[in-house]
Amino acid sequence: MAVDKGYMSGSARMLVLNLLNEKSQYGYELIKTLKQRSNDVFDMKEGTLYPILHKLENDELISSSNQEVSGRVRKVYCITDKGQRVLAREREEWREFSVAVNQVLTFGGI
Amino acid sequence: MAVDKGYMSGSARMLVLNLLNEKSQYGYELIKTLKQRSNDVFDMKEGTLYPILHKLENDELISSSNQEVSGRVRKVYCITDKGQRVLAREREEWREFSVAVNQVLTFGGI
DNA sequence: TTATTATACCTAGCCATACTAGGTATGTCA
DNA sequence: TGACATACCTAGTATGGCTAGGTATAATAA
Repeated sequence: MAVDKGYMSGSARMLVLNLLNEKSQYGYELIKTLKQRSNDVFDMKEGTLYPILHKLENDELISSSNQEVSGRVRKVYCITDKGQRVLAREREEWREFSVAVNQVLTFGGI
Repeated sequence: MAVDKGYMSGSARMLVLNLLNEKSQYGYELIKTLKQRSNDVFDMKEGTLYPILHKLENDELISSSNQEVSGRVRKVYCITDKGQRVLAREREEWREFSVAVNQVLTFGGI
């Protein structure tokens, strides 16, 4: 990760959910998509991703199925309706948070 | 805090440094300033702030002195030159991070 | 006067979260 | 065949904010 890992806290889940909302993907693929889409800012580690995926599935925000992709069986994840509702809330929270940070930072037109 | 506390991770330090860069303040005052400036989004706890202040002082990013404010002795914190340099870097990191998150979230003009 | 509340500072221990570092297995390519 | 990328997994670690408690002073209400 190009930025301090602390920033990831709280966002990792939302980012994963968001990517799965656009397109069902398997774990390893998510890491590459995230890296590419963020212009190499996010380099999520497997030790971060897989526990998140397992927790999301356990909470029924995503579901998984073994599918053959490019001649190989992969565990493909798909967002659920519940996951979409949670994602919408988390996106709103992110917006509120980032606006607040920028308000603090840009006081006085700095 | 109105938003999930996880988002604070990595930002709390920068926000404190940023406020002290504008104006020397004592701890309790920082909490109120932060709350006000963020329209009640940030409600930083004392158990969060004081350890941050002590760490920042230990790292020589801020310095403190006991001053009488409104007829009472308070521990007033002041940013150092080193603190200003670190703040500039952290602001840049925040910008990079938030841009990256928004890039991931708004793919396809969503 | 006394009780309550707000101010002001502090810290030990808790908990959530991302990471490190290791493991296993398969496919590709030199 | 050996090296590397792909693909998944997890135990343990480190970080960082919070909970919940403490102390002390000043202002305000009963």
